Amino acid sequence: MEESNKLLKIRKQKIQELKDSGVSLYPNDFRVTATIKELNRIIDDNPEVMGEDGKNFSVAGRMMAVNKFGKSSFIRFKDRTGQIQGYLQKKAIGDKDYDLFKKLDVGDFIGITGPLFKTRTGEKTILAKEFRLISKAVRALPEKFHGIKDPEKRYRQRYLDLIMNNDTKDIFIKRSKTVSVLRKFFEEKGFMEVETPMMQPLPGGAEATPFKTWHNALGMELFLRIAPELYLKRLVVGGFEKVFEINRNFRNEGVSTKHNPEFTMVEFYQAYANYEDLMDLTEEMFAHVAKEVTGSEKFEYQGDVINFGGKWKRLPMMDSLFEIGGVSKNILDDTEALLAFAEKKGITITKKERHGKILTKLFDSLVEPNLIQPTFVTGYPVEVSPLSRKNDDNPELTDRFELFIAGKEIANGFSELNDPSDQYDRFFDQAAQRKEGETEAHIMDSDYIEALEYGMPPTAGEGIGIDRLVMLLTNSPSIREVILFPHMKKSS
RNA sequence: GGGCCGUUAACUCAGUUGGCAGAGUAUCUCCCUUUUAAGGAGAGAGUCGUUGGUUCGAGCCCAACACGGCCCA
Repeated sequence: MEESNKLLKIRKQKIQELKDSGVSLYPNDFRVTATIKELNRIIDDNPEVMGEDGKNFSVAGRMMAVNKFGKSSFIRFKDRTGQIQGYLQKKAIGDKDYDLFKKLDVGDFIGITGPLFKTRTGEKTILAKEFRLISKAVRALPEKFHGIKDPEKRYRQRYLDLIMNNDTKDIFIKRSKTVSVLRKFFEEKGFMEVETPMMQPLPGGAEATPFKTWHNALGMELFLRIAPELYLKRLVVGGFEKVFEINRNFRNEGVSTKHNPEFTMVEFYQAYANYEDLMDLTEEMFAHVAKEVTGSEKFEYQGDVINFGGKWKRLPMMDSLFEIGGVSKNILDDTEALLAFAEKKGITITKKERHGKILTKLFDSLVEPNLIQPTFVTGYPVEVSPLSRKNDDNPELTDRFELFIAGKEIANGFSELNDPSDQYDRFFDQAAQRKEGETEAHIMDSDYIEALEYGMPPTAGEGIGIDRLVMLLTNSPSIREVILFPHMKKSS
């Protein structure tokens, strides 16, 4: 508590005076009969109930502004559904309650019972016949006009951001809606929602550094999952042919405008489908979500109009490198020439990277930022795709795609590798990469191999980054804007 | 990890060449029964992120550190 804060001292003294006069500061017996949104709608649609002798409503909310005029006052207050004005008259609510009101502050929760009317300027208003204090605020809210802007304060004290900034509130309403729409979409397509371990003895399904933790009773090290993938595919082995999971993944890496250590993905698997089926499904899904959340398949993102409608471009990764990345076609197979090209472009490629890795890094730097409209990039090198099925015509490549929108990777999907011996070889190769210093390479998961040995139907799977999708749908430049409580260092 | 920028009242922000710490909002007292960032009169409010250094004198110059933002890796 900042006891040195003078405003806080004054406020606490006032609160003590209220207590001493017998006012209940935190009663819990006020019952609302309508939300503010409902009141506003009633005034629009049923003006016949308005007027001093009209129907009474009980409504509650947080006071956001007060205009006092001696013996009467206007207040603006809001609940989760909206904002409305209240009109308080000394003669209507009585001396005692009016005196109480005069001692209250912006930020307090109040309850009003009374009829509805419009002021002479047309403002929708509830006339107080009864007035109650419902919950007292000790601290003053930020200033009403400028609100709260300091990003550090907004993230650390998100509740203030949500109270003061309607735009922030809208982002999280849209986020909730996005998850809800996605869930319904999958359910309607016959997918079943499942929950798989967030704490795993072997972290797999992605290339990332995990968080470690410890289970006391079992006496074992566990890892916060970096992906649910290998568990979801065990479920496909088990006969759940269409599954999805919406949940958090954890990756022990730096934060940026695109990265938060914990982030939400929807991952889903469909038996008897391939990666091309999933691209079709993704187009349908995104158009649907955008329509439900923003009202249109087209929306603005940071100066670009993004269009989720129609069929999206499908661009083989190799083609993208020379079409967009400016890599000449004839050096794509030449590791040395690629390295020289990378150096010329100022792209640092550490150690002796393998060919597929070099291609991927060139792609990340030269192509990815330029993919603004939804684009499926297909055919990733087998070296960087250890869980994907090899392409039947070109075993150097996999039947995999990544989806890019507004220069960001949004989704990753592929035909699943269901040949246990090939999967064993891939893990074996990953282990070799690990020895070469690739700390994020996969770990041999023999338990998963065993599951595959019981047989998995041909399957396609995909993961979609929900945070990044919400960034697009809410025109947010940073992932922190779409995460309620983004991770921050301890404040000093 | 590197570069740049920021941190001043509860909030949003000014602060001149290094010379008494400022404004608006909020708060407190008073007036006011249809306001809309209401209005009018008055008052109070600060560890200038932290720690050092330079200087007669530092919000300002220098260094280190902390936290945050943007960009890069």
